[in-house]
Amino acid sequence: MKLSAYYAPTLKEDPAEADVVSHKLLTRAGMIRKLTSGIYTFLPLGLRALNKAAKIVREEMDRAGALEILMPAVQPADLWRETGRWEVYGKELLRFKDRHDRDYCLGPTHEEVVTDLLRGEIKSYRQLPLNVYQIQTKFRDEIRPRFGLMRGREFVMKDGYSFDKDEDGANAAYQAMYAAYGRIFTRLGLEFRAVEADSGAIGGSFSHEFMVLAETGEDTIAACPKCSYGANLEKAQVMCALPMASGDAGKVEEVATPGVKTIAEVAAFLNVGPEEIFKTLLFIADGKRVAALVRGDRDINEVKLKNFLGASELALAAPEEVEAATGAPAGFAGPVGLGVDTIYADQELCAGLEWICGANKADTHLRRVNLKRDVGLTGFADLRSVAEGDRCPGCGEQLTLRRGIEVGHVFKLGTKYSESMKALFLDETGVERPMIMGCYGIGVSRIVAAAVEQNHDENGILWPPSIAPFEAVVVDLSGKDEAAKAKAAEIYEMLKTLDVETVLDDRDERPGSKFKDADLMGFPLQLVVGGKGLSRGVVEAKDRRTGVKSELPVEGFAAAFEAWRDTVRKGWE
RNA sequence: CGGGGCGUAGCGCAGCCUGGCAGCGCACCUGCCUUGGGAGCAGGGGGUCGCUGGUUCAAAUCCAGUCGCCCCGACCA
Repeated sequence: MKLSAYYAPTLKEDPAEADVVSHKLLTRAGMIRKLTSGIYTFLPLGLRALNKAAKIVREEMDRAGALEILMPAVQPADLWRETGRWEVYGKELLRFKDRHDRDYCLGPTHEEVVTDLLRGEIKSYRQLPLNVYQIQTKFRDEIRPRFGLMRGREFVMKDGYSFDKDEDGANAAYQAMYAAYGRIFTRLGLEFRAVEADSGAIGGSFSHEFMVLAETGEDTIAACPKCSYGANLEKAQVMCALPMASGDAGKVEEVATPGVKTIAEVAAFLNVGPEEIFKTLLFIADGKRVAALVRGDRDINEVKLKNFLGASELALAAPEEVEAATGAPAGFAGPVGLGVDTIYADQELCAGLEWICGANKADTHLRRVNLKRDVGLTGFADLRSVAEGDRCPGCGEQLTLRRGIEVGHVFKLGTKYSESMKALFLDETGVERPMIMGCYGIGVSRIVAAAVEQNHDENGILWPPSIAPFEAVVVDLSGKDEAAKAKAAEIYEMLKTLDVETVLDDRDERPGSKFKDADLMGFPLQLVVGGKGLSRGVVEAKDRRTGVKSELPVEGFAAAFEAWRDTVRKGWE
């Protein structure tokens, strides 16, 4: 492809609206343009990167035995009413009516459609298992789209669904997809981690997220540097082997703490560490008040609490609610004499003999509170989030916290949809059963953004060769030197015959602009053809990732190029 | 949903407070010159100042409404 006849409008300045580096660079490099909030057009270069990512996803899905289909983006409301999600899904589901006043939505996911597709056809265990997927544009009306392609409203997603006759089959399908995902992200050249994820109401450990590691990730994950353990912070288990405190605690005593509300303030005021205090958090779980106690230096994990309680709705109580329950303004809640039936303490509180906490009385805290003696505890549980330095549940090593971009999610669904939508088959014994489902998503357009987040420098993008829009750029610096121009064209043609996807920068631009654009667009291999090199019989080559420059002889160029390319590719592995 | 900010040429911005010719840089067009890390000179084209209404002799500027975009927050005692 010749850049002189291409469309890749680059920008010298960062777009004002962009906040994260992938958004800035993809826009500046002429790869995407925003149409409206959270909705983007892919320009030729951006589309090439997107298509390359999709191709790898497709190849590995096919290899794993999944069958590609393409379902409609527009879905009728009736299907969603069958599973109850029309009412439950909320405002993320973009709804509209057709001319006959019938309800429709733009598909944010396709469980209903795919289940409907198969329920009429699959009637026998002999027709199972089945695994279908599609790569398609999805729409989710996010509360607040942000970060460019990372959290858009319209995005390209690979969504796959497996159907099995029994648990063993469903588990095998899950494992097959897990393995395929590993291959996909490895081939994409991304540094990633598969982590255990919260599986919500369905339970079990059958949910993994695939996270691309990047500082700007929206999720926090706990990863073990030694073994393969990794988990989303929402889910990561806290290892606690602390013994129950024994001995006699001193007498409970009130302390006046006027206007001292936060843990930091209490710690400073009483001159103690935050780990000697616990906080009392009031929640409303399915309409009932629940109190949770965690150490002052810890963070409550609402997902853990919700799962532990088996609640379907959980929210922190509003300040008025706190006042009603404790009889004191927010900031002074405590479990002693608290008018709440259910009080759980984080497991590590068992090790403390005497605690400081709120007194349920304005401007007052309590000292020397003993949980066993003074509090009507319902029990202990793992309620806090993992923190830096906690031990790995797998091997005992200290965990590190890292940021990740969720690019894939594998999930065992069970029979939630097959039951409500009557996707039933007859098993070997003639018994009618619902199919066991799994669903598997990959954010294809998000992969493009994640790749840039993970691979860039101050000059632009560093595309992994696997998804670079073109692998090589030939920068033609010939100017008016016709012989040099011919040489640049010749090199370009030669690369094409070597099956290297190449772009020739033959634009009538000054050298500086061409170098800047080549760096910005991030092609892994840069070849500079100009009078300076040609006079010495060489083409200059730059590895975009490392910046290392080499010289390739014009005589015997093909062999020298291939050797150089292989070393650059190796550097990416 | 709550709070904040911003809408002026393709992009980035100034002008608005204190009403009076619509500007700057980049990009674009023409010419000269230049050609190895976003050159220089000269000339030029391009904007219903988001939209609607109001105040005024006069509105980008003041007022009201409305639409759009961006950021933060949505309760950690």
